[in-house]
Amino acid sequence: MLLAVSPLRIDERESKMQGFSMEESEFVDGNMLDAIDFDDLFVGISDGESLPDLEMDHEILAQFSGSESETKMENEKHSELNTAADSVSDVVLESSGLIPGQEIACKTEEPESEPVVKNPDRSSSKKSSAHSKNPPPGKKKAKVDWTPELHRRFVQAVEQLGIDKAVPSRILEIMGTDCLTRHNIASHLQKYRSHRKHLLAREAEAASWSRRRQMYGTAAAQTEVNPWIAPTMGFPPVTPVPHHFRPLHVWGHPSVDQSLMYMWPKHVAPPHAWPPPPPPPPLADPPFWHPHHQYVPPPGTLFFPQQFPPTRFPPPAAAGLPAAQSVPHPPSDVHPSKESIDAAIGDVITKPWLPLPLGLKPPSINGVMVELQRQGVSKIPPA
DNA sequence: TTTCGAATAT
DNA sequence: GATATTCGAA
Repeated sequence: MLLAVSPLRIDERESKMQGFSMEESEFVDGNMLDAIDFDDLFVGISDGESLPDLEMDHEILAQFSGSESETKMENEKHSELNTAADSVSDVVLESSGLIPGQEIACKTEEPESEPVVKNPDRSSSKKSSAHSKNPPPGKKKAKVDWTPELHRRFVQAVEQLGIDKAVPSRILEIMGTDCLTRHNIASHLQKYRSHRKHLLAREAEAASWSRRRQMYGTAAAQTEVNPWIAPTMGFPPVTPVPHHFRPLHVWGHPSVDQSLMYMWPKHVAPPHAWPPPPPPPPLADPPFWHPHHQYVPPPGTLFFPQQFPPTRFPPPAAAGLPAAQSVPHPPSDVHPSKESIDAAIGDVITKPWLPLPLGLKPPSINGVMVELQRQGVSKIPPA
């Protein structure tokens, strides 16, 4: 069982008010540090089995700690203990090996503020009997940090059950983690479904685009109409896979071939060069729901957009010029503003970018653009 | 009584 | 925006 905690914050007032409760972080007080083998706690259980009777949930630990050593807390210890706790957290953060069946780290955040209990009687009496992992009365539960690994396990469980039969209790069962409650799962599941719904809608929209593009693209090819409007490659076939069976395209989804899931993040400025370079890795740990969280393009992959703004890139043939010279491009020192690029590209950046299979000759616009790139034309004109 | 899930709060 | 909590329904 792995458990990480946030740095200590001791609320003296609350400690006095609640004789039996402890701050969640107090389990790192000196006695607990002595009593707990953190090598076992934080390195994990390699055989994949958690100790059935050892509730390592932070709340349990807090209660346990509270009963043992609450009054022994010494203020001068806190600073160094904080340091100890921080370093322990770092160890947990670093240990993200993905061993199937292995218990996973649970990062929790300390509640931000004093809780406001609207109905103390209700919360204390009902919840204390309902679940063993209660926060002390009047204490807000620590937020669960859904780490990528946690989320991966969650998605795995959902897939295993099927999206329709995935309910919090079963998911929790399959995930086999002690640091989550059914409520945690339910909350996450709610968000998961919400995002899934949203993404399915987007996929449907993309499929619609694909169908339209196939229609018009075919017509264009037959009649030699402007090939700039609709590149005919790059879309996956519209597969008849039933939606209820399709996984959510989110970070960490085990069933998604991530090599096929390149997305251009909406908030990242579109590329100046062609082909577009992969976006820089996110600085902070982004939410796994976000597309760029899964953007891991292999080196050398060529990209082209699903659609292209024809008005910004007039067909060279229309001007009777060789393709490589007909597309205007700014002097090399021109760097269009983000706003102008956004205006020029429009929602193109919100569409999936797909890898161009090696050895496949790019059609029309892509061939031109690749050729442009080969000839050193690397910038697009400002809007 | 328990669980679920949508709505709402933090 | 992410997560917790509430609350009505099954």
